[in-house]
Amino acid sequence: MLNNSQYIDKLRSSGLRPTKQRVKICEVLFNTDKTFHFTINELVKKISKVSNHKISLATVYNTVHSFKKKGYLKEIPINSDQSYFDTNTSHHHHFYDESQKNLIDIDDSDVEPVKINTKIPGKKIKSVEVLVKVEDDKS
Amino acid sequence: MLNNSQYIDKLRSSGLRPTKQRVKICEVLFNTDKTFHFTINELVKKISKVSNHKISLATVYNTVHSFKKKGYLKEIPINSDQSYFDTNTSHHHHFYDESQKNLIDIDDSDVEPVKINTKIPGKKIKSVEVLVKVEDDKS
DNA sequence: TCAATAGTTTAGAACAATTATAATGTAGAA
DNA sequence: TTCTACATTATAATTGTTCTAAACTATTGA
Ligand SMILES: [Mn+2]
Ligand SMILES: [Mn+2]
Ligand SMILES: [Zn+2]
Ligand SMILES: [Zn+2]
Repeated sequence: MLNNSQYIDKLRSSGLRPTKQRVKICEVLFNTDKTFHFTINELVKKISKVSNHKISLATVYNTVHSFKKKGYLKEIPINSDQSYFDTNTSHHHHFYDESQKNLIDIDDSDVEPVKINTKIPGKKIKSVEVLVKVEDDKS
Repeated sequence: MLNNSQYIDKLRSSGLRPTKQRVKICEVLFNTDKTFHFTINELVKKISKVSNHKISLATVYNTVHSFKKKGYLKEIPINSDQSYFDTNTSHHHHFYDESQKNLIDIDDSDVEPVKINTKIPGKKIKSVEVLVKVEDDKS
């Protein structure tokens, strides 16, 4: 819910040049109250719906990766032939409906904190992600 | 820890023809006390170490997929350019060391049961998987 | 003001995992 | 033994992603 000059500030302050491509992608990703999940292909389609000036596929990949590195996006681990990203960077988990290939947020308050009672020497925990696979309840 | 005739019985009883390729792959996957994780490429290498008669890549893919469908293998959801499979089909979770690209079992007794206090209408839960990403503890 | 420069975008090629194809082979039944 | 459905195979096709190198541009500071 920011305007373009605020995206420019945000990009600049994180050390990314505010090019028109990046600002446009910010608009598509962040100019809404609702967060959402997307694949690169879906993002490309969204961009072309909103703008008539197309952004090359390589730039979309580059931008998504740099936004992920800056922490503005998360990547969701699932068994899929393509990568899923999430504009919701807060701690939360997911339902995955394999038949519809549909990802749904599980609010963090709806999951009891996951307790891991073991560790790996010399390693520290970076993230804990729960994936709940669901299927049609044909009963 | 079965011998070949037992793999033949197992395959036959699950409706899969016990071809020599499938029996060989059973040997490589299941003829050990320890379970393990693997990618298709790693499996192909294991096979060629154990046998001098090579199995085509397409057959390895076909067999792994049919074993997964029969429940003899699980696929682990991870952000990776290749699929990871698990000969441990019991309920358990994983550490993933992204720097080493290394998957490690977390024994089910080392994770408090994950409680999900929400559901999706018309869908039932098929699996709940926890992925704990770790990194070097440079401190 | 404007050239220098470092970073960015781009089209297209390259790459790698996976899946499809279609011809050949074979396990199991009759 | 013969038949048939299923399985294997080499190879091609597909597809998501990354690489490349040339053109472009935001920013700096002379
Ligand atoms: Mn893939
Ligand atoms: Mn991929
Ligand atoms: Zn989410
Ligand atoms: Zn495992």
